[in-house]
Formats: sequence, C-alpha cells, structure tokens
Amino acid sequence: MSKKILLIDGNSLAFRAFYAMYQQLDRMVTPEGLHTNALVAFNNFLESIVLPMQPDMALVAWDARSGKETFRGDLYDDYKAGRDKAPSEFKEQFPYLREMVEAHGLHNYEQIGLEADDIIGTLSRVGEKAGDQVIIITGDQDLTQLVTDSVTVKLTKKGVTQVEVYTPDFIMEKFGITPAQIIDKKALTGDTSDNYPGVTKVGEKTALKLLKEYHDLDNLYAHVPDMKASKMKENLINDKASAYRAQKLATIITDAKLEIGLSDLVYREPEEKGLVTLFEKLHFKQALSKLRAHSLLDEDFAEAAEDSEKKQGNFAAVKELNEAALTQLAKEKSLAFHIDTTGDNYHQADMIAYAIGNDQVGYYASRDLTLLGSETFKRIIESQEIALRLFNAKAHWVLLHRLGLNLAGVDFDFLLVAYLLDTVGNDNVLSTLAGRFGRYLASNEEIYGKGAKFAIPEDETVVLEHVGHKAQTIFDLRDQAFADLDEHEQGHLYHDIELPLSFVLAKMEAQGFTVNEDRLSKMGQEMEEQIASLKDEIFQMAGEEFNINSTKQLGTLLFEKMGLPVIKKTKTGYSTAVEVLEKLAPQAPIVEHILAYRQLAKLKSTYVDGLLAVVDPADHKVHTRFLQTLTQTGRLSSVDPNLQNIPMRTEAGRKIRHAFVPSHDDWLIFGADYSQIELRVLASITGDPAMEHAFVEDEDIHAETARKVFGLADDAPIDADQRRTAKAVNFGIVYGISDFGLSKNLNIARKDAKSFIETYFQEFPKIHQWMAAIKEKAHQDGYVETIEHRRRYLPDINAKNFNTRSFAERTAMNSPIQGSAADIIKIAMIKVNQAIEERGLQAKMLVQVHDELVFECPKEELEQLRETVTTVMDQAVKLAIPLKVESHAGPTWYEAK
DNA sequence: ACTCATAAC
DNA sequence: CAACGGTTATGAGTA
Repeated sequence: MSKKILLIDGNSLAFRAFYAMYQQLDRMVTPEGLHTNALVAFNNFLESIVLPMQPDMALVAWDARSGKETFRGDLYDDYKAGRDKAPSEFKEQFPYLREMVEAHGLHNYEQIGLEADDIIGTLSRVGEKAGDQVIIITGDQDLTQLVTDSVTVKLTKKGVTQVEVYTPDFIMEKFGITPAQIIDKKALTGDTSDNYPGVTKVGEKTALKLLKEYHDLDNLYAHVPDMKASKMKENLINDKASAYRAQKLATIITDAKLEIGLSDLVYREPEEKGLVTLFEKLHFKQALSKLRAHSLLDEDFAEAAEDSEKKQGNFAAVKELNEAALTQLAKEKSLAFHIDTTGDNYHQADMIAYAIGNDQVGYYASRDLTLLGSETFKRIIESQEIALRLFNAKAHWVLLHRLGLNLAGVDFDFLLVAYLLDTVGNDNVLSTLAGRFGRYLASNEEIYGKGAKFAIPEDETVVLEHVGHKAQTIFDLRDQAFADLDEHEQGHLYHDIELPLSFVLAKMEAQGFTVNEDRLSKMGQEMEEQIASLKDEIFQMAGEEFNINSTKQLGTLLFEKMGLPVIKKTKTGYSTAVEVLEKLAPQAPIVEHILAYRQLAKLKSTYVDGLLAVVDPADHKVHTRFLQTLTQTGRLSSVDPNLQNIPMRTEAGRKIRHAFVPSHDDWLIFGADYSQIELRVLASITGDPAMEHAFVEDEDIHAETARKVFGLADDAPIDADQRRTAKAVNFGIVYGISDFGLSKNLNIARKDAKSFIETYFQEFPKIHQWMAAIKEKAHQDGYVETIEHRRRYLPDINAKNFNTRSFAERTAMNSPIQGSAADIIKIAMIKVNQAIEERGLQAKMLVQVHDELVFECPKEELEQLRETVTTVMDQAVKLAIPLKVESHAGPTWYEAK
C-alpha cells in the first residue's frame, strides 16, 4: 500500500509564522514575557493543515545550528551572510516549536552538516523509491526542484495557512520549465536571501527565457560563443564561475547519510496531555478551550479536521446578485451585509462592490449600484425585522444614507464587538480581527494594494469573491463573538451603549459643522503677515536665513552657533520643545520670537489651511469621522478633520473657533460640558469621603485639595500658586502619579513632590487604597475595567523592565477613570439624542470633545435645549457623586465654551 | 515611514 | 539605580 509521507521545512515555516503574525507581536506575550506569535501561527498550521491530512509518516526537518557547518558554507564564505539576524522575540520561541511538533504527533529531526532542505530531499527520494506519496510543505521555493509525479510541494503564500500546490504540470504552466530546471534557474539568478550571486543582470524573466531556449546550464554555456555580442553575453562569460557555484549551492542533496529512516517517522495522533501542558505554559486560551471541548465531546479526529478546515476559510461559492435573488434574500430573518469602498473616508469614498447573504441562502455579491436603489433592497436595509450583521455599522449607515437609505435592524457589528473584547492591536481591519477568531481571509491590501498602488482588480470575480467572503465571515463570527462578549459581561455595553451610539455619531458626522470660509481665510492672511514679519526679525537677529520649522537647523543655531545651554536632548539631537525654549528665553531675545513664530505657524498650517482643505464645497461644512474603535480607554477620536483639538487655551488660537458657525441664519452654537468629570468619577469609584464631601458641597476642588496637602484650615484662603500646585497634583493622580512626573511638571524637587503625594494619600486614604487595589487587579487579571465593563488589557503589566511595567501600572490607574468618564458621556449622548427627538427639537448635535457636547439650534429653542441637555447629562448615570454640567451659547463656537 | 513639535481633553 | 502623568491627530522636516 502506498503511504502518505509528510515532510515539513521547519525553519522556513517558523519564519513565515513569525512574520505572518508580526503585527500581533506585542499582543501575544505571556505573563512571563515570552512572545508567542510564531507559536500561535505554527500551531494553527499544525491544526489546520497537518491534522486534516492524516499522513502515515510525518517529519519536521530543521536546519543545523549554523549554515557554515554545511558544505555550502565551505563552498561560499558569504553563504547566508547579510541575512537579518533573527530577532530575539523569534529566537525565544524556537525551543517551544519542537515541543509543539512532538505533542502534535510529528517527529523532529536535524543533523549537523545538513540543512532542512537536504534532509527533506533525501527522504523524499527514499519515499519515492518505496512507491509512496510524498508531500513537502515549505515557504522556500528552492524545494520545488524536488517535485515529481509522486512528490508534490506545498508552498506557503501569505502567512502559513494558504498554500500553492506545485506539481510538474503546475511548474510547467507557471514557469514553462521542468522541476529539474529550477536549479539552473537559480544558478542564473542567484539568491538574494541566501546571499549568493548568479549572473549579473539576469533575473527570473531572462533566466526562464534562456532555459527555454537552451534547456540547461551546460548546454547554454556550450552555445554562448555562438551568441551575438551583447551585454548579456559578456555577463554570462564573466560570471560563469559564479553561475556554476550558484548551481551547486542551489542543488538540494538527495543522497545524504541520515541517521533515521522512513520507519522512524510514523505519525502518531496528537497527544492530548502534552498539548494541554504546552498550551498552559504558553497561555493559549483558545487552543485549550477547543481541546477541552473536543475531549469532552469525544469528537473523533475527522470531525476536528472538518472543523479546522472550515475555520481557515472553506468559503461558500459567491453568486452574482440580481433582483430575483434579492427578493429571496428579503424573506430571511438575518443577513450579513458588507460594502467595500475606495478609501477610509466613507463621506466621499466610492463604493467598489458589496455582498449580502447568510449560511442558508448563500452569499451574493455585485458591483451594480443600481440594485441598491431597488425597493427590495430598501426593505432589507430599513426593516427592523431583518437582523443585519455588519462590520462597521456607522460607516455603512453613512454610505447608505448617501443613497437615501436609512439603515435599521442592525444586530451584530463585528468591528464594535471585536474592539470591546480587546482594544490591543485592533487595526480596524476585518481580515486581522477575523484572524483572532481563527478565520482567515484576504486583506484589502492583498486584493487592492495600498497607497499609490491601489487598484481595483481587472478580474471582477476576484472582487466579488472578496466581498462575498467578508459577508460570510461576518455572518459566521456572530455567535462566537457574542458568546465572548457575554463572558466579559459586556452585553449591556455593546447593545445599550456602543451600538446605539454608533448611529448617533453617524448622524452627527453626516450633519457636519458649517465653516465660515471667508472668515477663516482672512485670519489666515493676517497670520501670514505676522509670520512673515516674525521671520524677518528672526533672520535679522540670527544674522542668517534658515528654516525655522526645521528643529535640526534651529538646534544648530541655538546650541552651536549661539552657544546656549542644552537643556534636553531627543533621540536625534537637541530638543527645541516649548519647555526648553521657555527656559532659554531670558538668555536670548530671539527665542521669544521663535516661540511666537511656532505658535502662528501651527495655527496657520493645521487650523487655517488644514481646515479649509477639508471643507466640503457643496455644503461649506466639515464632516469629521469619529473613530469609535480606536482608543485604548474608550474615548472617541476624530479625524479628517480632528474637531477635538481646535485651539482653546491661547486667545490667538481660540479665535479659530469664530469660523465654526451654525448652518442657518438666526441659529446659535450651544456647548455643554461636564465639570471635573474625571475627578468626580475618581471620587465615585473610590468612595473617598473627603473628596465626596467636596463635590457634594460643590466646592472648588483644587482649592480644597490645596488646603489638604498644605495642611490648612477648612476655610483658609488659598493663593494662586497653592491652587496651581494642588491642581497639578489632582491631574497627576488621575494620570497615575509618580513623584518624578509631578516634580518635573511643577518644576520642584523630587522629594517635595513625593511629600505632596504622601500627604495627598493620607488625606484621601480611599484613593490610595483604590490605586493599590487596581494595580493588584491588573497584575492578577492582566486587565482593568470601567464602570460599564469596558476592558483594557495591559500586556506589559508583568514586564521585567521597570519602565515598561511602570507605564502599564500608571495606565491601570488612569484607564478606569478616563474610560468611565467616556462611558458616561456616551450614555449621555444617546439620551440627549433621544430627548431631542422626543421633544421634536430642531437642534442638532455636532461634536463631542471628551467632556463636552456641541450643538446648533434655532435661537428660540436655546433655553429648551439648554434645559434638556444639562438635565440629561446630569442624570446620565447614577453615581455616588453628583455630576455638574456647565453651558454656554453664542453665534459661533468661540462663544459657546 | 519616521521623528518632533504642538493642538485638545 | 533607573525613568518618570493619561488619551489622541496633524503638519513639517528628514531619511
């Protein structure tokens, strides 16, 4: 009986595995500090590729310790030189790979003097002679030279779970040559990764052409003298020695003396005990729970194999959508829907293709946008009866809104759920997030390219399959993702906060904020004049012209030519940051000018020119996008433009706000903000009586803190400096205090800062206790939570490096505070939106700035809106401490704060 | 693509 | 002993 022999190129696959999950490197670390990304990917490979194959014999071959010990090292000194050293994050995973291979029932083998290739080459010939079927899995194209009718090579393409199958026919079709000629192809081209040259200027194309004409290297050189004079001929003659050396280096040994034979390679079933031990050591939660489930149900391996095959993308055929299919789809209870666009900015991006379907009726895709205008499609999108599954509901709401449709009935937003489950390493990309659930599909980058290379593939079926697979992935992942959500107790956070909020945000974005472009341009002109005259003065004082925007040139002037003292350095040179320049200002009058120039240049470029560039000429509005699934704490962020960092602190900057106006005459801008929300949250979750008292009595919290840390009477007067110090201490507490940080911020001695903190903790003991407890929880669980169970994992919390660990500890203290404040304003936004609708107000919510909401409304609605908004914000959540809301209104955003 | 500087809360 | 407050986005310069 013919046997199935599996030979695996361990080194090349391990490398592939490491880089396939390189983006996840920082996420995948055990509490002991061991990186596991390559191990996770390699395990996926063993489970999803090897297990379903059920081979009779299986071996993972490894390179001997150093290439120099092989004959190739003797033959060519630079063999594999110049190869990037494997990073330590990779090396540390290596020992576990062998253990993993063993536990999965395969054998490991390496032999001094041989590379993995040679072991595989030799065994493949042995197997072939015995009449067996040999399958080689590798990431190295060299091995394809071994292909015969009974030896196939599976070459990994992207990552380690997608392979291309090389047979003699396939090679002929792809290259037009036979497997044996692969060696001579390499002889001519050389190998950059192994660092040996072939013939100068001969690449793959030329090599294939020559081989088709002359068949092999010997025959080619026999005919070189007959070739007509050319640069190539010269190169062939000059590099003849190099070509023959490359030929030797590229030839895989097929007759090495091995200490093992086929009979030593019998494949055993995976060993459950060994796997459990290993997975526990590596903290593979998913793999462990899968293993447990399987052993509990006593599933046989055929079923396990089927399961893992499904996981890595056994996609259903994607069908072309038409009216008839749409009618069929409209009868379904739940459907996945997905649109691909030409860019991230869904306010203006074009739709490329879309897909819709479920596991019952299958998946349909189309590029025909007219179908989206049909009544049937409208029913599907707008009906509450059809539960929709999407990836990024907010983006889809806006895209559909542009078509005049009102998205409703959303059940599952995979992006939101994935973000709530784990914020770390979330790149907002479907393919990556699906990978976390063991589902693999092509990334947009693979299909469309990125940056300047972005292009829609000519072959329409590629695009249709891509969106179709996305829809299927989204559909399939719903139950698992919701189960995880439940396990985290995050059902409420998703269903009652984030999902409803996404539609509130969509509306705000689509509404847009009107910009008075004339006003903004005029400000820009004035700034330009001031910038020009500052520039003149600076050049005159410096005695030369230079680029003031260049920190490098500025550094040279200040610290070398003028000889000012270096106060701080950056990685690349002298620091010229504000705090540095402020210290230098008394010593050199030019510095004041530079500071003024800097401020104006920033305002002009970012807020005048930058803003004008993104105003939509059709409606004179800016339509920001609020990123709901980006920050580690649960806050929103805002891009294109960022409306959350419009200047406020300096008068010159604040004037920019004059350009933000209502969209109608006789309307106003109204702003409402939470006062001291983070300190109130802190007081509430720690239950500190002293702080609670201050807030319940609505006292000046910074003054009150000053009395405490300076040991003054309850009614003692506080001077400005004392208050400023106390305010800095309060801020420090919220950010996860350190004495050094506070000393730097207040410009005081470290021991004074330390004593402030100690006194603070004596006066607010519950805060001290909470800080210690939250750090302890983080060390125990690896994550912290907000009042609404928003979770933040802290992969570095047990790091050996003090800095890294300290940073994680401060984060552990800050995130529950910042995140709970984010929870509160999000709840308020949903309730405010609802209240505005219920009361039939015309007012529109436009922007959220972390503790502030901005609206536009008709003048006559102002007081009603003020009452509505402040009450709803006040009452958004039930805390032990009252919340306080302040509000302002006026003709522009300038007056509304 | 990265670093630096600076805008906000 | 060391390093040193949290969360972001954007523009300009440099590589």
